[in-house]
Amino acid sequence: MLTSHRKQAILAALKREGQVVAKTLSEAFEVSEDTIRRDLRELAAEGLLQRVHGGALPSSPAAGDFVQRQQISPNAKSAIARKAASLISPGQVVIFDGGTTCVQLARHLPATLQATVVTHSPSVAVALVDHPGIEVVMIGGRLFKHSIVNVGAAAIEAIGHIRADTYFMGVTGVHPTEGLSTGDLEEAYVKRALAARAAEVVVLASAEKLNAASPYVIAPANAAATLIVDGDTPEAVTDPFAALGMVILRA
Amino acid sequence: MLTSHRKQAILAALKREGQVVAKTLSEAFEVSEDTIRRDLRELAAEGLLQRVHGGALPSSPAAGDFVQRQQISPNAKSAIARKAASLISPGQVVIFDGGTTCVQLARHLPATLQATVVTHSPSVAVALVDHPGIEVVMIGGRLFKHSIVNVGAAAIEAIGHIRADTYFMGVTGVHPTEGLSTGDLEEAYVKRALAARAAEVVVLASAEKLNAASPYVIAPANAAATLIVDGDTPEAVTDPFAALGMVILRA
DNA sequence: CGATAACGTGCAATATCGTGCAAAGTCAAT
DNA sequence: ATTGACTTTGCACGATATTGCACGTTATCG
Repeated sequence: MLTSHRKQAILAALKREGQVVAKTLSEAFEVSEDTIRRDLRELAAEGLLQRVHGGALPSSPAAGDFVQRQQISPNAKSAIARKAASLISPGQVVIFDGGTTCVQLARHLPATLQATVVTHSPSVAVALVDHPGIEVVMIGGRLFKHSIVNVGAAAIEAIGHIRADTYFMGVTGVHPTEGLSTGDLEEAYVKRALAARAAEVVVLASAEKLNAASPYVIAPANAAATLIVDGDTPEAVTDPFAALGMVILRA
Repeated sequence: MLTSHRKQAILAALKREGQVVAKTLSEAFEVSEDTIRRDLRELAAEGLLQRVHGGALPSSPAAGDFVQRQQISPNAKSAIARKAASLISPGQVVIFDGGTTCVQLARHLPATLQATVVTHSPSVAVALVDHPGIEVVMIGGRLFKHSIVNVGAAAIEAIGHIRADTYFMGVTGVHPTEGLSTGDLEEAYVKRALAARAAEVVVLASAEKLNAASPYVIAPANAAATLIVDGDTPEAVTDPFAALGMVILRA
């Protein structure tokens, strides 16, 4: 087997399965683990994948602390993302926020779904490249690296030209009286602008966001019609939101 | 057996099986491996296949998807990217095109460089997330997934508000008389708009781009002041560009 | 903290590569 | 028919790439 062919196959497997294991690959290709390790090392040097102990992961759709945040309660986020994806009907125009949960959302879209996704997050845009049915519209602006989203006047201006069915919002805090909040002023402005241009706002809130409040307020909690939470969230936690007229969806 | 017959048969086998092995071919055609190697070398020079250690793979420089394209001559692209990175001075405002070479360029920027990067490629934006000194401005628009760049009227409009020092352009063809060209009409418009807003245009051209022409022309070759090519590019290939007044940099 | 798996590195065996060169074949002009 | 330029092919030889193994180190997990 050709070396470069093997490397291509590794990348294909990685793309298909989201991760590869060195030992498994060595058995599949009938070469020593040393060779696989060398391949992985070289592919990592070219930036085509991310090397980890025992195997490799796809080349960071994001980087640095963003990747670390992606590992916080991944199952819950993944479940919430799947639930959110099920709300999208063919032909709709939807807005995806930035943040780890929305990247998951992008990944969990059905492969065949025909729809338009508007986003100000390069990570989300890149995640949607493999979805042939999805038309992607990017909002430009100054890149706020911490969240990997575009912000600023250019973003606000571009958002004004959009009208969407649903906005899937990610936040750092959802609180019955303090409302929806986030950690950056610019981001708050952008989220507010996006919310204003969507017929319906859906908030994706993993457990640690509930009843938390961050410095910059986006809107009252019930500016969002729907709140998607993890499946095992106690009713006591969600009742105050239901009392505000919000629909609570459990993933 | 005629040489050209054999070459055609090699190409047919390559197309049929996705890869060819030098040793196998030499046995099949009952010629020495040297002869096969010569054939493969010549076919590779014509761009009809991609030579790899032990045999050859299909060339499809533009055909394959983004991930596959990233594997084409990674060392050369990496070298070209490093050379390009060295042209950027602190404090400058530079434009990065989309494409695999420019993603490499983003990765190879010195970690400490202070500068502003304007780009219409989400991939480039994401690649720059861990460069704390780099301010990133994204041009929004409709995502053209094949190249992972934003295009369309929104992109053109946003570009009009920018003025940059240098535009690092990636192309699919650089030809002395046919000019700079690319495979998509929308992309060509965007590249032209970007070129118009930069004081200097630098073209990054890995070997397979030189003397190639694609359907959509961006501008005459000497609209770019500088051409960065791989280090071992023969002078005979670059002379026509030098004759047009372009500065040739070897990586 | 210890066991185990995974890792990186150096090394040697092998395979493959590129180049120079000579032998054989081709072909047109003499 | 002969000559001479040219191409094709195989071989020799040194250079380079790939691979598996040995050995010491590091990461992971209970």
